[in-house]
Amino acid sequence: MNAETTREQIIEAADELFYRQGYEHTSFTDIAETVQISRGNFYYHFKTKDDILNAVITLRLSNTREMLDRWDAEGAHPADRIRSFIHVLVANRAKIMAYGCPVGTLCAELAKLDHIAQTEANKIFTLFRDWLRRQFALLGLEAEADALAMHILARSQGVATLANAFHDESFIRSEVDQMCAWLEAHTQKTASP
Amino acid sequence: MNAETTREQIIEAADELFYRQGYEHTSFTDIAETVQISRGNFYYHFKTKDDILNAVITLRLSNTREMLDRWDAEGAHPADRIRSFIHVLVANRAKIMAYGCPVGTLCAELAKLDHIAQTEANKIFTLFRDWLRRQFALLGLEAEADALAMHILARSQGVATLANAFHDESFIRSEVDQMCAWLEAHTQKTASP
DNA sequence: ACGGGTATAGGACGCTCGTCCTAATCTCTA
DNA sequence: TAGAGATTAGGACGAGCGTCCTATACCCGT
Repeated sequence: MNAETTREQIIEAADELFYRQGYEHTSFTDIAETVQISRGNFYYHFKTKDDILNAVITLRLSNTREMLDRWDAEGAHPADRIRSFIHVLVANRAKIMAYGCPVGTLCAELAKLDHIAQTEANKIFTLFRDWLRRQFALLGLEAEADALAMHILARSQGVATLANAFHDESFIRSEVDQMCAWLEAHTQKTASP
Repeated sequence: MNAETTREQIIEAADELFYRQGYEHTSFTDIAETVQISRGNFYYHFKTKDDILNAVITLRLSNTREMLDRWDAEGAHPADRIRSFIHVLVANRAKIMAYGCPVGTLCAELAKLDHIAQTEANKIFTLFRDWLRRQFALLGLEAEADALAMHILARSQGVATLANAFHDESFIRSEVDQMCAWLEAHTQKTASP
């Protein structure tokens, strides 16, 4: 009783496998086994492996947009929204410790492969960057908004990378607390929007 | 007139290629072409590809140790030594923008491959972590030394990841300045060792 | 009931990969 | 100078890869 189309199932399985094993290390056989379809059937839905990657990136882009929109709707105050972003590190800690950040690791891999989809994958980063910049601008920090966005994005990435390497949950929590404190220090000097 | 042994040449070529293209994406053919030897000759020097990886990690470990020792010898003040670490981001900015951090990207890839050499590769991180912890301890910050070490390590990783994605040199410089300012704020409250 | 587009299964194809074998060449000592 | 060990070249091997073809099954309006 699954309303999902086969195409959607393939994309979601590929999304998860690309995250856990990397793009190159994931084969058609891997995806086929997960979705429980024959390998030859792929060609009907996707002409090449790159097509699947593009579909996965498109899915991630739309999922990210959805999440950011939700945060916009939920958080009345921009600082609360930014806190939502920061706390993703805690919410997804298990997966992050096991596989790193899905955005950062994909972009890093595609950069090494010198893959055409690099630009498209980087758009996920840009999505976060622009959203964060907007929140900081709403806090009255227009001039430094982009730098602040990049700063917090970078710190999140760093935490994910080291959490992955050291499998250290308390490190994540400690850094998240520091980032929230840093945010506090930057917001308390400004008025509410 | 090259005194290097073939084995050393292979390791150094693999080191560079693993950094630029990733471990899995680099084939014996790639390395053989770089070193200008026949592909079949590999088996004499290394039984498996994993053996080359282990040799590369060993080389990176010893190179890192060497660099840290040099910084210990050069920088009279621990804060200066930590600044040496931070400024690696600027010194290696071209390669970092093109390929990311060699340590972070290798550990991330091996984590996805669930590779046996993961633990060994993570030791490079540990080398930096312990060294940084020692510097902070020398600054009289024993209690928080390890957390501070992890913090600065994480920020460096984040900067490398985003610099790689956005190819933004000014971002590197800006973040390096901020890290130095952060270091300043943490050191000026303590006495010289 | 049937015909036509949709979807699937199974396998062939050519290629590259890591691995491994063997013959040839080089090097240096006795 | 002869021979033994170290080193190299070249290619064979099976496995797995992405790709692609074709025959079959399914679904649904008529």
